[in-house]
Amino acid sequence: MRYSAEHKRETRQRILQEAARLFRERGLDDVSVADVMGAAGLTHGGFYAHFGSKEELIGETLRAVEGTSVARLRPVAEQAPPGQALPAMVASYLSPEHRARPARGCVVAALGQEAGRHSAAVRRGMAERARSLARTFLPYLPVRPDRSREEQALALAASLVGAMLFARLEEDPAAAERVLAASRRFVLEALGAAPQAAPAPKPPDAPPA
Amino acid sequence: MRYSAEHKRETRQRILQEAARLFRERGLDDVSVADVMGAAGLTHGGFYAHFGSKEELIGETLRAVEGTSVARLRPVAEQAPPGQALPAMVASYLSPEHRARPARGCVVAALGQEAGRHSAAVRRGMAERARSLARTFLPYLPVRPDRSREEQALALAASLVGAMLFARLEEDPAAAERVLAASRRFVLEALGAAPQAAPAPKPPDAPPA
DNA sequence: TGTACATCAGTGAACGCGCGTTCACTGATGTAC
DNA sequence: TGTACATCAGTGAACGCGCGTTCACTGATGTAC
Repeated sequence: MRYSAEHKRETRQRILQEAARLFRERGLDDVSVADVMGAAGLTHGGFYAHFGSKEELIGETLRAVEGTSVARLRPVAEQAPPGQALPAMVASYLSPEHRARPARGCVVAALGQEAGRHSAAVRRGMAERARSLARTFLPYLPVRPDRSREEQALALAASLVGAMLFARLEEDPAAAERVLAASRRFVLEALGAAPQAAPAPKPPDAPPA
Repeated sequence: MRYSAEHKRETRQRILQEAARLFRERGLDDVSVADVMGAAGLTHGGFYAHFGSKEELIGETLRAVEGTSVARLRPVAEQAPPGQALPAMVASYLSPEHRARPARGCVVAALGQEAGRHSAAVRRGMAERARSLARTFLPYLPVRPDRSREEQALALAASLVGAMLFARLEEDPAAAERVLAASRRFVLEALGAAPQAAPAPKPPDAPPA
């Protein structure tokens, strides 16, 4: 069955899409090459016509999901009321829907830790996805004399990833939502964009309990 | 070789300590039962005299590291200058040393995502470790009318875990330190405890660059 | 106190299994003439 | 335009390997008498 070059490209894309979904859902180690190929409607033997190894597939998968966070969050920002872009993006990332569907969500929140322990290429790919998530917030961040927007963006992205990790550890959806809500307020406060921005808080001084 | 009950308890503890170290270093799936037993100076067959399965070992390992974050962070808080407990704890958690040594560091920052995809018992165990990390900060958090300390603690802990995840994805130590520094400022700002806000207290003992 | 027996943590070979990868083969389609 | 051949994505059996787990066995020590 000889196929056109376009057919091969389409098949490769289908494999990458299924890999991206399965890896985020079950983790890098618990998804086999046969699982991915089966999900793409193929048998496992054909895998090596497209990729040199499973490790290479993982690396290519991370490249394939490039642009996902921008594609998801930019419209949210642009459709938000004036001045509400940042809260809207944070609410979108830290939403119950995102928490419930890792398979379609942020790859850093799903696989960041595992990827850090894989090959250098995979770790670098994940680092780039993390920076890319941060860059998505860049245009919407406040300009401040004491902080660069780049550093605010990195810290914000990291906080969001950690919050999603925490929320997904809670099995009770209500408990998970409390975590998400707490983090939504927390990060907006850090950015000086808290919706209910109130009078100056009391300094942190509590003695050990 | 019949041994005393105390000998068995000690052996079990040694297995758990090595498991805690290896799992954090290499991940749950890439450490075999034989690896753990070997590190404890035993052969793999004896494993089942102590644990029913590898999954049970993982669960017990999460119980065994209980109290670790309190043991590490409480002294830091108590030895900090008045009013600087929180910045000191944050600096300690988000230190280059912690970033460089996952094997001896926070289990949530090392294994949180993987654990969420394991058995219900393991996920619950990890959720408890996450809540435990949050509780460590509880006594030192500011009392505020609009936020409970519990929610501040959860959001803070989640942000710290996310920041460590991001920092560990960067291979360049300087880039990693930028991420850590950005997150240190970010979370303290969210808590209304930013070091360079107001009557300039010196930043928490900055760890060696 | 001394002796016989029971215990069981630990050993190391063996098990079945699923994995990543390889390979001989297929056959529809592209290409050369 | 028609025909012969080459290509190569995809198939499915097979490979070696490491894994979690099992098991018959060991032998130092605890226990019973």
